[in-house]
Amino acid sequence: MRPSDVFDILRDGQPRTRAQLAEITGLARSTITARLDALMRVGLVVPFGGVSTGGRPPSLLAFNPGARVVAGVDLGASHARAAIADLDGRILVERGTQLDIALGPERVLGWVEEVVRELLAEQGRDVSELAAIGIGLPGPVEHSTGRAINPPIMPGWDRYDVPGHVQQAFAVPVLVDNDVNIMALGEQHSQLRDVADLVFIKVGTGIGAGIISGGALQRGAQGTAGDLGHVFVARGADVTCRCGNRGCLEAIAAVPAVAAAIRAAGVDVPADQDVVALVRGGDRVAMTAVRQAGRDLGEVLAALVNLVNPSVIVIGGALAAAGEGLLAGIREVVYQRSLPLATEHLHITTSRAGERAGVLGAAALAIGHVLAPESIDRACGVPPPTAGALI
Amino acid sequence: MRPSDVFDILRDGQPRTRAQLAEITGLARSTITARLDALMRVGLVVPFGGVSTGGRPPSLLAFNPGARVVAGVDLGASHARAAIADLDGRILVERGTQLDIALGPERVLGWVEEVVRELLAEQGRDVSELAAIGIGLPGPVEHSTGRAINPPIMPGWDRYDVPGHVQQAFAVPVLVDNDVNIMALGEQHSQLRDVADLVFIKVGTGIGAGIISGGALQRGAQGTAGDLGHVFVARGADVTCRCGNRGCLEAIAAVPAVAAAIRAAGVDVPADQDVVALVRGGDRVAMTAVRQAGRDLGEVLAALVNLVNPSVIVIGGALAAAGEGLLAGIREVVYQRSLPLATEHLHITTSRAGERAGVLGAAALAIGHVLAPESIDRACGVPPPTAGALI
DNA sequence: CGACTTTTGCTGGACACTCGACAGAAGTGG
DNA sequence: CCACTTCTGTCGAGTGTCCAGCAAAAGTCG
Repeated sequence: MRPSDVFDILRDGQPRTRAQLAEITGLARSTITARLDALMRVGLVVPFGGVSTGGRPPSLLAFNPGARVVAGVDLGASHARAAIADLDGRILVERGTQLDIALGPERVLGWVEEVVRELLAEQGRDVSELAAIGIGLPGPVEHSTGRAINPPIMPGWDRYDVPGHVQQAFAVPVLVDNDVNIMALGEQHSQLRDVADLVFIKVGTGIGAGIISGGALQRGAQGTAGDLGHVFVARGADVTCRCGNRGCLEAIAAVPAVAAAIRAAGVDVPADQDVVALVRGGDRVAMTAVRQAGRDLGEVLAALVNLVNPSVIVIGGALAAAGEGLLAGIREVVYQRSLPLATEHLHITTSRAGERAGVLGAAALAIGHVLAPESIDRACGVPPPTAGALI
Repeated sequence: MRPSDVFDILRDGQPRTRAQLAEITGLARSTITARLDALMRVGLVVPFGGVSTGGRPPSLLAFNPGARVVAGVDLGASHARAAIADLDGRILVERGTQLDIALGPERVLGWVEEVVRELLAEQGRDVSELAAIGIGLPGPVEHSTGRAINPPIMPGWDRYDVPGHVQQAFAVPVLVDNDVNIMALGEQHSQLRDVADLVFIKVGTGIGAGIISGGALQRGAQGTAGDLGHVFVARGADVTCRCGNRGCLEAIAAVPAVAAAIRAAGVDVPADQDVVALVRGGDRVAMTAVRQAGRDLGEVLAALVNLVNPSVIVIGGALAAAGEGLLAGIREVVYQRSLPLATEHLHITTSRAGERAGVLGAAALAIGHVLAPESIDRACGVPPPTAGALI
């Protein structure tokens, strides 16, 4: 028995009658009923009312996103954010704080455990209702093992067994991925569910890309795919990057570089992150600098568009909040430099999810695991492998 | 019944006994026997001798790559190549010719049909033994429909139903893809079967890349992924490309550009493709020009390495045959420009398959379809969907 | 309030898959 | 040449899954 067949149909959220489901699957109504029973026992499907059309009203059945919850955790270089979401990816509660990733895995994951417990309690959810946890880390991650591999800005985390640690507190699946990958997932889940080729660009202290191609996250051989920040850009040929190389995009288009450019033009920028406020305030110099950063970014994105051929590029991170200037600069270059074939149906937009992209994506990663057909069948008590008759 | 479960184990070519298969799958020997019977009836599995260990000798069973054959077709701008391969991807016969793709689909596909028939006959294979056909086209291809979409150099092919045409001659599945994608597949299948992240670069009249990431070919939203040729390179900022833009990699590093550079240095190059012979002959000017092309290519590949993070880059196409100079130029730049994390385990090599990469990959594409679990089960007479009892 | 319509839950039967056992086949070793 | 070992093919039985049909339920409409 594969309840997942029926569940996959209902997953879009639309309620359906047993007759409709039988029609769609080609199975008999009695079979559908049996599978629905299993799904309803677990709570994943619930009745949904029903309107009579002259006879006994059909009972509509629908996916119940509230059956369980997942946790989405977004850990950045200096911030941490955690959320509890339902199985539809809707955030129920969240909490963020300033937290230095360099404090090391024990202390940071300790915060995670504490906050997840608190958020669950706030929602009146028992720990047993938690189905999975997704975590984004600011560095290359080996997704299969959940370990960060040679992360530049995460001292103490190298090859640390994140899932192992977290599972001591919560006995659920723990999925770990790079933070920008997570954000790409978040953007896809929150507004662009049917987009199979999406690239998310994060412009903050650094610059990175999360690449979803052919519907799947591209992680690369070492989990470092999407590292835009250190691609060479001619205009920066004389600028030395923190990585030691010259000409890195990050060294001329990330927030610190833009702030420096504004300062060089004589405008006072107290802290790097004040760039956003300046632009919003209409400061000409700041706006020009951001637009130039957009052009620089556009150089690299033009290459990316030719290489990956996405249908949507979403710009996120701190600098994306600085209005349309960045986007305009990017568009200016991309639409000129990339092949017409690739840009013909290309959309470039700013993030809608904003600061929530990370936790949204982490939750989406967790949900993807929880609602995978095998997980559904297992939850319904169906033995997963080529199951023969039991003894 | 799922004979594909058993088949997937035998697919590596290693012969196994029934007992071993039972051990691996956890199924009863009698069940294994039943599934093997189905596979042997179709010919996909054959007995393979066996050595006694003191009792009745076990009969070893093995995948039979000769059960059926596939055709691999590589259509270039001005050449065509077709091959018949067994189910292991080994080429049995092949044939190539000069053929202009601009002659249009009817005439070109007519050639394909004719040659495939001839090659089959030469191998003493009946048309009924042909299981599938893979075709590579020199332009963007919508893989799901097998149609070329807005191809720049294929007049008359736009949205032409290639599978439909071919299937009038051969009633088998026809898989179509971009020629460089096909070559990437070919290189992967001929020597690097366990490499999940591989990029194939073709340097000929144009420059293109086939990107295999996470084990799957990346085609992008419009099927134009991997279009390296028109990525901007600073050194070419003043050179106008045939696409109308300036600074395209193709305009300074493809074969015609290299030939032009050599001519500009005062060396006579009768035809563009003579560059290879010049380099092999040890001409200093030609070698320098090729090495410079390598560096230019390296600029773009450095970006690609950061973005896609492959574990292997294979250089193919005409210019790759010109010795180590191109490779040296590429390595020079890539290992300096890309992130250490991404280059740490990166291999950059020249194509081993050479001119055969195309037909090998086309065959691999076809084989991938033929040996997919669903196809196997169908061939064994197992109804594919959630099969209930028949009436 | 009763007839009609539409949907549901239940039950028995059919089917296919899988397992375990057994007898026979095909070798080895003394 | 015979005893022993090891593997194969076949058969009956058990199990789970699915289907079709029927009576009951829960509405609407006149």
